[in-house]
Amino acid sequence: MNQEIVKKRMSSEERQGEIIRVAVELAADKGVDSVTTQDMAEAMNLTQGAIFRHFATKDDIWFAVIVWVRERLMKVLDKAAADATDPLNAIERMFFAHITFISKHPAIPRLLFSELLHKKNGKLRQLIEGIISGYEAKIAGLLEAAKAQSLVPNDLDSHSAAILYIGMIQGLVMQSSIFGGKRSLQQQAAKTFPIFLYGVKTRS
Amino acid sequence: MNQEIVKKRMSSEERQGEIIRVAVELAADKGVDSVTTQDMAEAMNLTQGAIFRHFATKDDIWFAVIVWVRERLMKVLDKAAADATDPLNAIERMFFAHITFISKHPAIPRLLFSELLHKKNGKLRQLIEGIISGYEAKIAGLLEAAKAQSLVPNDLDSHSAAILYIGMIQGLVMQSSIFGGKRSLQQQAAKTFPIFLYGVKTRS
DNA sequence: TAAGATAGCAATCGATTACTTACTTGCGTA
DNA sequence: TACGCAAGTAAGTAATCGATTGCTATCTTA
Repeated sequence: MNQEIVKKRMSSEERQGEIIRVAVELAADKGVDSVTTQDMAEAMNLTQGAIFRHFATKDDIWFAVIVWVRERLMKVLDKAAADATDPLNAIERMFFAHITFISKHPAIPRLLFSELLHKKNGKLRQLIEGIISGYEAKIAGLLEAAKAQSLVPNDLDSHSAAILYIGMIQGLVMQSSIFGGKRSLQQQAAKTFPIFLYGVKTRS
Repeated sequence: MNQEIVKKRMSSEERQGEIIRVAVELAADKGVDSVTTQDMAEAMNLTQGAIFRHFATKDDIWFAVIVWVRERLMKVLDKAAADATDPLNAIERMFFAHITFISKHPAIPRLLFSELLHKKNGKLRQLIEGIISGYEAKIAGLLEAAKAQSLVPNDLDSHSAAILYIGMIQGLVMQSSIFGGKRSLQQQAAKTFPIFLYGVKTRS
């Protein structure tokens, strides 16, 4: 009952998509910077050299991966925010949408916060910077909107609160990556968010 | 006016200390996992092979580095907490002591949260786990003490708040590592901590 | 001061890495 | 169906990595 490996010739576009998918998968298991092109090739029953038919350099692969992550993440976050009743509720929905997204793709925080990518100057770093600062700005913007509705105090520093928000996600990810699994992440997130919210809200 | 490089034979103990020092330095510049034994050797005017007179493996170097960091950090934190007036004040003092410590040694968060160290199972991961969970427990313990003094509400989840605390530090470090410098870290920390505190405190 | 101990050097090893090249094979299309 | 292009293969390259080895030079100490 041998599992017949169907060797199929794929178009470069298809293959690029599969490389990205496999790269994300492997990064979740072994960490970003220890994923080799050999690993990727093996994971998709291909020779290592074949990968370079579809990407000029390995960095280009990671660049494409980050772009893929950005699109998926932004879509999820926008969708979550769309259903919100008020700015604070939007932040809450985005938070849990983000946590759920991370649960499904454990490699993502490792990608965005990985050392390798951060240090290299160039397109990769610039791309990641853009994602993070854009995210931060979005949260800060929602907090400003919340101010206008007196949901949060006027003297709240939106930028600092946004940093705390992102740090909260980082902390949760790290804690679950070290100690628990997926369930732990969701449960812990549900218990941690109220504390953040409490620190931001106007006291009634 | 050539700078005379004093080539001095050092005892293995002395040399170990210098290797640790140099490793921390280099990790701050290039990121932990791209520091090679060759880099270390060059930074201390030594041949690469000589390093292995003092450490059996490269992992042993990082292990020693983490131990060094733990001792220094714990000393700083304990000293900060000792002068505190109450548990919440202890947390505040520890926070700013930690931020100051990081300002002086930018490599430290990179070490504790680096991918390389996290993934490898074994002594390194165990050591780092111990540091983080110990830190978390210390914060949670202070929060429990604060509960007894009604400084924080009884229904506060200390563990979750401790995660938020550590995440806050991570977020600040990441943000300053991407955007600003040391001054930015200190200033931003001063603006962010009150939000955390506000989320934890009993409402008067 | 002689001798043992050991830090350091120069060279090199084997493994691994991203990337290249010459050749082969399969697929769309005219 | 035949042909041309592109995907895939197999082998190889240069560079880099951690680690080892045989030897030398220096320090300690009896």
